Amino acid sequence: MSARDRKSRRMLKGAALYCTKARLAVLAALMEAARPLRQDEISERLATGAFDKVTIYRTLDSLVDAGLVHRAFLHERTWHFELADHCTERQCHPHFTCLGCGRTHCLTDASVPMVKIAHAGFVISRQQVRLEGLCPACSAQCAANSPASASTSNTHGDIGCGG
Amino acid sequence: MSARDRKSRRMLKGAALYCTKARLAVLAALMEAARPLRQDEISERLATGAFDKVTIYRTLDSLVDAGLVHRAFLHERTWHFELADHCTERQCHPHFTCLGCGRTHCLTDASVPMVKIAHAGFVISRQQVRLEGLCPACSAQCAANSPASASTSNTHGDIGCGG
DNA sequence: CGAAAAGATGCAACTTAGTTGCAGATTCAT
DNA sequence: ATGAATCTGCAACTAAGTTGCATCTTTTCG
Repeated sequence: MSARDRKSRRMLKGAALYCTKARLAVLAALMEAARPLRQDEISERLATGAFDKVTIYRTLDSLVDAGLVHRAFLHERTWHFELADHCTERQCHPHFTCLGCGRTHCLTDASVPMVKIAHAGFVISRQQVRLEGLCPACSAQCAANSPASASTSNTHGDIGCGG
Repeated sequence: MSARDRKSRRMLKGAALYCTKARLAVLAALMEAARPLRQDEISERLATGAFDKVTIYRTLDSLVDAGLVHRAFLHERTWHFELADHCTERQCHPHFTCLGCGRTHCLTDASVPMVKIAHAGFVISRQQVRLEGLCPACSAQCAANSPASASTSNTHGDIGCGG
């Protein structure tokens, strides 16, 4: 049993969840990835056909309920899941999505002050920040190809410079 | 023709888009709502059966492409759209979703400093912030009902205190 | 250990957000 | 008014996510 596996078991135990193959596998996949994954991405990282789609959704639900996993909120329509690591009680790290290559980076080291709300009575329990732009690789390429056209609106990861 | 209608026409003209009934109706609905709406919410605000679902999606696409409308990023799986008002080039206002009543509020007056990224090379073009918690009404109710249980994790708008 | 209870899984069928292709209807420039 | 460009509606489709139910695992406790 790997150290990672032991850690997963401890996490599940602590959350009073059964240690099942599906949960261990999903946690392992998320630990490995270190970025938010969709259900289908998780699925394809596990042995082919190892678990039913429904099982993965339900597994993720239980992990989210237990607070071990978060739903990251990205620009895509589908849910993305990631370990609830590097998160304080009140906020996760920001996520950066590159409009060039479509990849998402977890900015675990960037810190954002909590928003202050002028209106009294609002109780903020969590804050999430999402960023869009170009990652180092794509911005370098963009600069090289076309000196003056980077930030076109683009939601699906293909932008007009050197894809 | 209302002032709102004239404004819509000006917006569409400026974006080199045809002034069609669908676009005017969708813009009117978004202006009226002053919060992010889903396609089906927009649809039900227009005369019943006035426009096909497909038309509304395509209308929204064209408005987003033109930069007149933004996709807000909320906690739900579906897209939400709102006028690109009160937005700077680099960021929209934060959105607050109440875990009690599920309603989303636009915090048009809250300002958030742009995140600073330690790694060189990242070019941030937009930043979006999402907040969760309890709105004034729900937090008051919560405080009254149960003095010590507010911020349970809850993604779907029903929380354990005085729904 | 072994059995019962609690909980997880797989399957099939379903719901719903969002998309595509195409024919017919609008809008705009002239 | 007319033609070219652009929208719109319809029907059919894709894919994410859900539900019910029967079966199988995990845990607990004797």
